[in-house]
Parts: sequence; structure tokens; C-alpha cells
Amino acid sequence: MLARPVLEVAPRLLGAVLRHGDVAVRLTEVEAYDGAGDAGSHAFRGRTPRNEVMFGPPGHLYVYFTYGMHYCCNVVCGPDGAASAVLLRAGEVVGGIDQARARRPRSRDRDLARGPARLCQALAIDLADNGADLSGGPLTLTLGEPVDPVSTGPRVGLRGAPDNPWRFWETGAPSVSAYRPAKPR
DNA sequence: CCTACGATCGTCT
DNA sequence: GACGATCGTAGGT
Repeated sequence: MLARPVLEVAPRLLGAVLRHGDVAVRLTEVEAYDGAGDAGSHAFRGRTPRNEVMFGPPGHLYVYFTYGMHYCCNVVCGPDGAASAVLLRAGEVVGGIDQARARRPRSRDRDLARGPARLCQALAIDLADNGADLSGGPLTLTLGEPVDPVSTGPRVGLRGAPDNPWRFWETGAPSVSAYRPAKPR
């Protein structure tokens, strides 16, 4: 399934569960990054040490560090070498909630994984998990039943990329991240 | 609810 | 040397 085209995979990841140790998050919001031809993608300017996992086989986790303090994670998908990936933007904690609360002590439950960096915090994902195989082991992604209805809209925080509706979320889910417009400069 | 701003450092030009 | 697939807080409506 993850080897299908990214625009097909992304909405199917809604409802999937990502588990890391005891904490499990059910995904409610994702964004598609469509390979080296996508101006919004880290892969747009070619392969670099940071993004090399994106260019590998599907089913692995691409983790990056940003703003000097946050991690975000993606599921690599599409055929091997396509460099496409799905950013995991938000979800709801469905397992290990005590541990997730301990990692984000000031969050209300619905906010524990509401946002890509918060999701990584709740799941304790960092660069040590870059490239991890999601088919088993400590980090596991389990697909669920298709979610319906699904809403779509523009991706968050991008500048200089076409305004494609490549953000997908479960309609009405309370854990969907708050929209933040791209910061003007 | 909303908008504004600072934190903080790896990555790429 | 500029910028970033963000977040938490502060303050206004």
C-alpha cells in the first residue's frame, strides 16, 4: 500500500496507528509531499545528507530537525526512489496516555499530538528514529479502516510552492492542528 | 476566538 | 548569512 502514489497513500494514513513503545497515536491529519518535482518538498533540490531517507524505499520514517528545537516525521511512500513522503501532522493518543502526558505536562489531552512537532514529542521520536522501518520493531505503523469523511486543504507553513490541496484530515476531529498562515518576511 | 513574536540551530546558498 | 513542513505565550477582540 505504501508503495502507491503519495496522493493515494496520504488519505489512507488517516486512521492508521503509529506506535512507539507503549505510546500509540491514531493519525487524524497528514500532508503529502510529492517527490523531487514538488517545490514544497525537502526533496525538491535533490538528495542531501538530511533528506536521503526520502529517496529510499517506502515504509520508513523520515525525521528532520527544524527551528532549532523541533522534530517532525514523515512516512516515506511511493516507489523506491520517488522521494515522496507524508508528513504526520496530528493525531489522538490511543495508547500509553500516561507516558504521553508525562512528556507534554502542560497539554490538554486533545493537544498531546496536535501538530507535527507535538506528535513527535508525545511519541518520543527524534533523529535516532530517522530511517526506522515501520513494519515492525519498536516503531510500527498499522493501517486502519478508511476514514470518512475526509477534508482537504492547502499545506501549512509553505512558501513558494503551488497552493495544492495536499493536506488531508479527518473531518471534525478535535486533534487536527490549528491553521497557521505562512509567516511573511 | 484571533494575531504577533521570540526561541534556537542545522541546513543550504 | 538567511531561513525554516513549529510552538508557547502574551495580549487584544
